[in-house]
Amino acid sequence: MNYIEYDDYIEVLDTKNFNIKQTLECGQVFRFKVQDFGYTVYSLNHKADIYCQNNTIKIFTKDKKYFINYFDFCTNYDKIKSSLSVYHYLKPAIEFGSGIRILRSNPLEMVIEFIISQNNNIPRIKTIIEKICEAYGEKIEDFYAFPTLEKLKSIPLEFFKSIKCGYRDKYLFETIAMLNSEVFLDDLYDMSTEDARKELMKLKGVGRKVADCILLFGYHKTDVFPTDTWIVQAYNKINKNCSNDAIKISNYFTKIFGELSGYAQQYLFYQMREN
DNA sequence: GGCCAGGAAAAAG
DNA sequence: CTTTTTCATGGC
Repeated sequence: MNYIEYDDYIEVLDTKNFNIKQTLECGQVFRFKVQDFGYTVYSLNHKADIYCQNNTIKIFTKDKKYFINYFDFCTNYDKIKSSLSVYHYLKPAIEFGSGIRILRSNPLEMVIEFIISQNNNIPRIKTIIEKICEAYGEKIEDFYAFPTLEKLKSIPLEFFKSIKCGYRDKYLFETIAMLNSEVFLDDLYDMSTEDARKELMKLKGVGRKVADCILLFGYHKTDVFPTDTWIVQAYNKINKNCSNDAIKISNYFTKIFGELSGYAQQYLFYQMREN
């Protein structure tokens, strides 16, 4: 076991494969806060405070079961990292982001948040998401939950305009209307990655890149390689024949890494962002 | 298939 | 202070 469960917290034992900063700041989630004790992370209607002090990591939460799943404790990261280390250009990225974990987020939350994230900067993405939660999420103790689909369906287009989503306001409004009428997110768990991607791309504002983020972070389908501007840069550093075609680059990497593509992408992305 | 508008704000110059 | 970039997509 790589963790111990206590009454009101979880202690992480396998600390070399768990770094909360790397995990939260490698671009897979937006609802978290830096604290003096560590980080607070919010997922759906759950909250966890992660305390990091002298080599001990403690996760304080009322929803231990939820976060044991969320932090992907059932995955063997030693095995993944040693498998990926055979690729020489990945080795420094794996060492740099050795505590990254791929979180198991909620698909609906990922759909909304990654539509907002497109061609956008992280501080603004976080502000927009916070405003949606504050206005339409259930108030729980000292925070607001991510709104349920029913609540999201009550949001007028004007609200998305007023919180300055920019051109993404229509995407959000139209996508929410399509959910549980044209596209059923619950059906995607049992689909092949390819079929699930096709379903997601029916949604307004969801193209290949956003779909792949939802597949990886919402459905833990790790045979995808979300390719954004940073990954395009990484590709052009690794390869001499430069390309700007994100879909071709994504397909190139998934062919190499297969089921470990998502992990490889996170290591590369984090290294590119931080250096 | 390639090009570019649409929005706002962070980041860079 | 002004310009460029920002975890892209849809429509022409």
